[in-house]
Amino acid sequence: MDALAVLAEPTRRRIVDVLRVRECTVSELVGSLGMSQPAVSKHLRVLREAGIVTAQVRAQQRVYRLEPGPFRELDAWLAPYRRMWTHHLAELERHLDRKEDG
Amino acid sequence: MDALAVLAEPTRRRIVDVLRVRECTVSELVGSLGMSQPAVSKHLRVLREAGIVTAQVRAQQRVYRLEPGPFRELDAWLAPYRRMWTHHLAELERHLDRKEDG
DNA sequence: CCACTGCATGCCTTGACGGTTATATGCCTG
DNA sequence: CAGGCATATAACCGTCAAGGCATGCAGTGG
Repeated sequence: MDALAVLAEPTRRRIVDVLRVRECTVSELVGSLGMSQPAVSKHLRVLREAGIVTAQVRAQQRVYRLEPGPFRELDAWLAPYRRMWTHHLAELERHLDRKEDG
Repeated sequence: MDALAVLAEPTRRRIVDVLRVRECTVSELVGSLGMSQPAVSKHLRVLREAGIVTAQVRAQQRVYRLEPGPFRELDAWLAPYRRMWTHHLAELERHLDRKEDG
């Protein structure tokens, strides 16, 4: 599963949104999300296997934090599409031309 | 369904990858993808309803092209995470510090 | 060593989604 | 107006993933 598919899941996006602010333990995330602990753990596993988060063991707790790699990949994937709006004026002109045709 | 979820689908990403180069008719996409026409049409419907593509009627054909809006939104969503690697050196230092602790 | 805590895993159900075949719709041609 | 082409929609099936509960397991404190 690539980063994009993993992050398509709303709950997982909520998780990374929380982790963006600060690293968290599983219990803290369970509190933030209002979901069962197993459900959260399963999402964390998916995020881990995608390399989006890493866990650090601290006593019986696991402290989860974000990893930049997958986000960079996502950014790289998005890059070629960025032309669409950086060349926006030219696109707009073409769009209007097209409308006059049709 | 938001843009991220829509673009998580591999086939749909292939479609937008093709459309990024040039606009296409449905038949052309069917040729490129090697899939049944109904399958392609369904993906195009999903992409349309997400505002990722628009169709222009031309005789019996529909010419599909990309729209920049959803990609901009995606870029905006990604923006706050970009801090992670723009401040990459500071992050790296903190990471190493942490490892020394654990 | 025992009970508890924090988290992971297994099993199950359910709902959503992708693909296929068959069919409908709209347009264009003869 | 009949027939064919390009596309959309319908009906159906198989798969898969998300969520719940119950349970397993490692580390901790008494």
